[in-house]
Amino acid sequence: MNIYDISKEAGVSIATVSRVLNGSGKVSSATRERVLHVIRENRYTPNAFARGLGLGTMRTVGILCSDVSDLYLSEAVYHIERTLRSFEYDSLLCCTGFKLSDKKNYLKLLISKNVDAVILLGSHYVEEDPADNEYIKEAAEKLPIFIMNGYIDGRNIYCAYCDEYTATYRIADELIKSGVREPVFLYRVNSESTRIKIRGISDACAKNGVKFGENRSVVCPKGIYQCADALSELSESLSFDCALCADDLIAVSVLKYAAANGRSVPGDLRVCGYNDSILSFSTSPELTSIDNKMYALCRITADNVINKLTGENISPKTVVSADIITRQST
Amino acid sequence: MNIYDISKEAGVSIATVSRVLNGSGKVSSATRERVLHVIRENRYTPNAFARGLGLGTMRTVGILCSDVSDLYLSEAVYHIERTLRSFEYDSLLCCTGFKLSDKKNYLKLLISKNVDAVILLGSHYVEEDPADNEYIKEAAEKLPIFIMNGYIDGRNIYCAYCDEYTATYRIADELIKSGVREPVFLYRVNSESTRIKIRGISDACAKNGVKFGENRSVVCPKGIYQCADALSELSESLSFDCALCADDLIAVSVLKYAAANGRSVPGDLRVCGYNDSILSFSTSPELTSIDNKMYALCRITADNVINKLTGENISPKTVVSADIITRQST
DNA sequence: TTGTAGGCGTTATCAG
DNA sequence: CTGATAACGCCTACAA
Repeated sequence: MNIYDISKEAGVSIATVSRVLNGSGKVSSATRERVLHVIRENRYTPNAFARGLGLGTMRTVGILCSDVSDLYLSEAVYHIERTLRSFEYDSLLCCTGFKLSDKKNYLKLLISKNVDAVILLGSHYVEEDPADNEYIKEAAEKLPIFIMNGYIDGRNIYCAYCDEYTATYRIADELIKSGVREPVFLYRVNSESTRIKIRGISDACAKNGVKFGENRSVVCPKGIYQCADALSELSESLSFDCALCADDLIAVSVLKYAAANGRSVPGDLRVCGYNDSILSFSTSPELTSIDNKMYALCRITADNVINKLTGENISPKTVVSADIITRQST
Repeated sequence: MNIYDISKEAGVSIATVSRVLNGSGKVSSATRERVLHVIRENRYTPNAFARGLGLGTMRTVGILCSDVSDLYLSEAVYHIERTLRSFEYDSLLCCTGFKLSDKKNYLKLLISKNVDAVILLGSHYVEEDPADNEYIKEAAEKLPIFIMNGYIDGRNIYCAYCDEYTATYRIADELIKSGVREPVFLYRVNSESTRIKIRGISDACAKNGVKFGENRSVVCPKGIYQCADALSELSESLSFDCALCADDLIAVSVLKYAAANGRSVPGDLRVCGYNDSILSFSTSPELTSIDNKMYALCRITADNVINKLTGENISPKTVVSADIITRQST
């Protein structure tokens, strides 16, 4: 069933059908009704490919996300998808994982699908070696690229991110002032965000004369209990009185570790999560966490996409500041 | 830059370029190399619309999901997306929310985008009134529909779901046998899954001579604390010694309520979550929960999609049984 | 207000 | 092994 069939059955030309379909041009209400009737009768829906071919767009935005099963990213996908859809844009989701080569392939794939723009969700897409970000700049020559919570400088690349440096600096500073002497930073993936957090903590320590060597930034395994076990092991060779975590889930593991090893939180061990997710107030003690304004970042990113695609001028860089949400664990 | 430009530059016809591109037909390795060279030189990528037009498919599966920010659904999206992609199928994600009219519109939208199949994620798409499911059956006339954790009988509709009735029946039965006399069931949305759980609990109560009136199935507000507050209020008019929850997040609220009201868990109040998510072992006491085999369901669903699309015969209905994961809260 | 015809970029079918 | 050429279904000048 295509536009020809409809036009035949309605006794008009395809142009007229097309006009009815798109509400463009003038069509007498009599013919409009007739055409509409035939369309409904046959439950006809236009072929999106053909339409896209002519129009050069299918109103679709590609979203690259390392892992939607991550609490933070899934919320982000949710908000961005909903916002885009309210402007009648679809979202093509790709979960890339963490390997650079995969990220590259998925980006290529999205481009070959003729998406109108690509959103990179999270700082996992900002590589440590600038040369590894070249593929993003290349892609930006073909379509606008948006990064949520990450920053890459380049033409046609638009970033909205949270000032995580200041947040981690401040929380570390506060904790040290309240007595912490042996902090550790726990993370899972060496993303740009991770590196920034380490800098923040490191600088706060340096300023306060607290030692924070490389051995105090620790990679953790994925499962809650695996992670807790790893901490038990770590504690044999390294003493710590404070765990700053790259996300709330790691902080949960720290609580498990503390419970299993008879360490009281916050008395004997301060714990700080990150992202201010539901986890941070599901535990007891509840977790001090850092709200890095994911909602705001999503909103800004989605708005930027829409504005860019409708030809408006948008700012290549928007920075939002994080909040420290103090709860029982510190 | 299109196939004509490439063919011109390589001194061959577009047919040959197309053959090189698709690895179809015979091309001498000399010409192949020449064409490939030009393609790389120009960083040419074929236009997906045009390809889709000719092929009638773009290898894309639509996913309808009420709310990806839900822990359970986001994990499901993740697994399904990854599996489909490993077979080179894209995922077009739509978050529909819970309104029937929206669900209908989104389904239509996906169909108009010529997706090859649609996956309905979660039982939110199975309405209480069968007449309200007609739109799904209609859609199934155009393309195969897959339901993850829900069941609708119909041609070209394929369902994989978990036997939640037995799981809730058993847990309720066990709890009653261990002394529970005044259970309540807490949920958020009246989905098919919710209704099944209520039946399971209700039947177990009936069998054991425990009263379980309609007032014992209670709708809860969304936020953790709002929900806990609602429970405090509820407890003034209704006494309960056990809270069976439709998901783990609600169970977390119950723990908050218990802590705030000096009720000990499990001594004074048993709590049971649902979905066996990370939340269930983030709390203390850890939550008894029901593992409804989301991973397995996703795998089955995705495999079904692939098999169906490659023309194989698949079963219209696959049932998996749930596990009760007993932890400290009961 | 309506119709005709050309173009969008592929793939696929025939000839050669 | 290679090249013309006809689909694929829609949109949109341009004509009428």
